[in-house]
Amino acid sequence: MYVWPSTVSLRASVPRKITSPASTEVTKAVKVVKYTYVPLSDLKPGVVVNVYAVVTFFKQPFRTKGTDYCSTLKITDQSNQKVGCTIFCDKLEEHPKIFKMGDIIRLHRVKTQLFNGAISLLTSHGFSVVTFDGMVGSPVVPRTSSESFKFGEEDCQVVEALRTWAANQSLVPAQPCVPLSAVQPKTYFDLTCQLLAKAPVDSSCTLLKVWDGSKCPHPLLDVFVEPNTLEGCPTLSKDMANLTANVLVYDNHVEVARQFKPGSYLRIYNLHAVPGASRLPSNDSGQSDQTGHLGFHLHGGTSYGRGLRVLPEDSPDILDLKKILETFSESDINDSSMFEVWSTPPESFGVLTFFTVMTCDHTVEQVSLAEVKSRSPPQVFHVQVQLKSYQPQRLYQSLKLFCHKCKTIRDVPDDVTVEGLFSEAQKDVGPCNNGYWTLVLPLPREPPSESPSQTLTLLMSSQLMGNGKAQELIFLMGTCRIASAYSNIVPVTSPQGTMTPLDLSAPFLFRGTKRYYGCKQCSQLKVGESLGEGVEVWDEKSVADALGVQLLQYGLLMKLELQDGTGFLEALLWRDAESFFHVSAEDAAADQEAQDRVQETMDRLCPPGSSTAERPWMDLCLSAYTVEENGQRRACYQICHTGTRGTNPHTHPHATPRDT
DNA sequence: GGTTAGGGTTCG
Repeated sequence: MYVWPSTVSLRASVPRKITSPASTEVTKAVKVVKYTYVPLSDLKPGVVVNVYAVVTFFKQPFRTKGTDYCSTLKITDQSNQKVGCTIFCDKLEEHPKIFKMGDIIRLHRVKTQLFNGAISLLTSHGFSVVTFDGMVGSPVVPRTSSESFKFGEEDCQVVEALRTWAANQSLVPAQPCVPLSAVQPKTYFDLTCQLLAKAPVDSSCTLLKVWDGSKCPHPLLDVFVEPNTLEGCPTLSKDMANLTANVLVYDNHVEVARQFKPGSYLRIYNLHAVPGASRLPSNDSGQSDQTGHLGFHLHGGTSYGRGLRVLPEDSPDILDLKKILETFSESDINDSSMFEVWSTPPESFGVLTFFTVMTCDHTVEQVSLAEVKSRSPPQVFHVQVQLKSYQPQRLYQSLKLFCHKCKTIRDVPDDVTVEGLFSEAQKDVGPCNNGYWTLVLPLPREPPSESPSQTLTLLMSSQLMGNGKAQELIFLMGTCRIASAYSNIVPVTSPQGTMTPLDLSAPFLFRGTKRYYGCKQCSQLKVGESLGEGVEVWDEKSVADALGVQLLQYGLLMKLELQDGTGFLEALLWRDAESFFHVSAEDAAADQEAQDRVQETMDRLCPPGSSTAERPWMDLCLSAYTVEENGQRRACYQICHTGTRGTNPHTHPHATPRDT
């Protein structure tokens, strides 16, 4: 509930509710007004309304030919209606403080208008605006210059509802924010950075020297200006370390840039990465050759939201940036021994260290994800990306069993399922008679108090006993916990008095802490026949051979959603997953330490609750191929020839294997 | 009090 003193404004602010003349009679007392917000799909032309919405496009305020600055927006809400919105206001500080697409906006007293057959919104008298960060879970802090704005619990709820809704809509097509370490030449991107220094170049161009703490893999263009024209102090060492980006700001943006003070934090929208800009002002012939070096242009005009603004120091993205910048001290940067490290591209350092290394030897050019998607498979790509998300979140679900013969993949059954299979098999346990097998004994149960009806039977191969190898392979009927004295244990049952391996849903073999599975489709069981002649070593392969089991191989399967500022791409990690994590899938199935290593890797790539800026960048080799599903062909991507690096062995204290 | 602009890459 809000206090509003004017009945005239009240009518405007509550257009659909106030109809009774009685409500306008209370003019002496202060009015209690609840703002009504109209869904964008319900807008009719020619009325003044209040709306709440998500910003899907915006231009920073720019000077018009009239007296005002203009902000151009596109907004939407749960009604899914997209509405254009034009804000005229002569004071810059009264324009909406929009930092990125997805921000939430509250507009009071905007006028609906029919333009080109669609409803648009225009500022009207008494207009006011408040904006909010759009990220789900971030604090609901209103951004406004107004001191008299009204904001309460209900507003919080509306903001949170819009955030939640927007999060599932993919309203923002691609993440336009890219650090210098991931800039692709010839692309347009948004840069969040700190201003180191600036210098006027001419009446329509200003130079901004900025950095974001990340090292660009491409050499950066240096723009020389007379030292006395330079405001602020860029350190030469940052230039030498390829940390300083030179941004040339043109035309209408010069006026905006004039207000900036060195040290402040900026976001530059639709910045153009231009390689080999050789004809630059004041780049005299004494300069070293900078052909191919990357310069940055903020072209004139406002297309694609081109513009720039100062971001407040307490905004989440700036807090992230500050953390990164704080990892550099001048002494580090001036330390000449560090230069050698830095001059070895594409290595980086600090928070933005590249997390992976490619082991392939093909020399394909690095491309953006947008480009990957535009080309048709089969093809190999090199990309520089961050991890957006991954599946499965429960890493044990990424363990799979793979049959080399029929190429099928199945899940590893969990302990409960395996237990169920054994209980079921136990029902068929009975005396069995077979010339090949020697009934050694019904084993005593541990603990002995367990039901006597559950018998446990140990069988050994007569043939192996003859060879003195009886202990190497035993057959076990019933369930138990058994000492590791036996290296290969095959669980069996005896439905019609014939010893038979269990259904192949269950492990057909236990070896130490490891379990092995067979393919139901491809195995042709032959227990009862003689065991393989001439087998020297009894391991999972020879046991499988002897029993006619098609051995399944363990593998790790994950789906990684990658991002690089030009788009998103889902890629599988399967064929080379083991070398990516530096673990064997078979170990991961049995060994806690190996499982932890996979988990730690994922936690470092995608720290829980982390923002994009905190996630490390990866160099990946991607293989693109085509799969056919239900008659539909689609491109599929797999990460190959890539391994994580920099894993500190000290972070992996020896762990005890999982109890089996 | 009315006007401005009404998204969709510069050309340095």
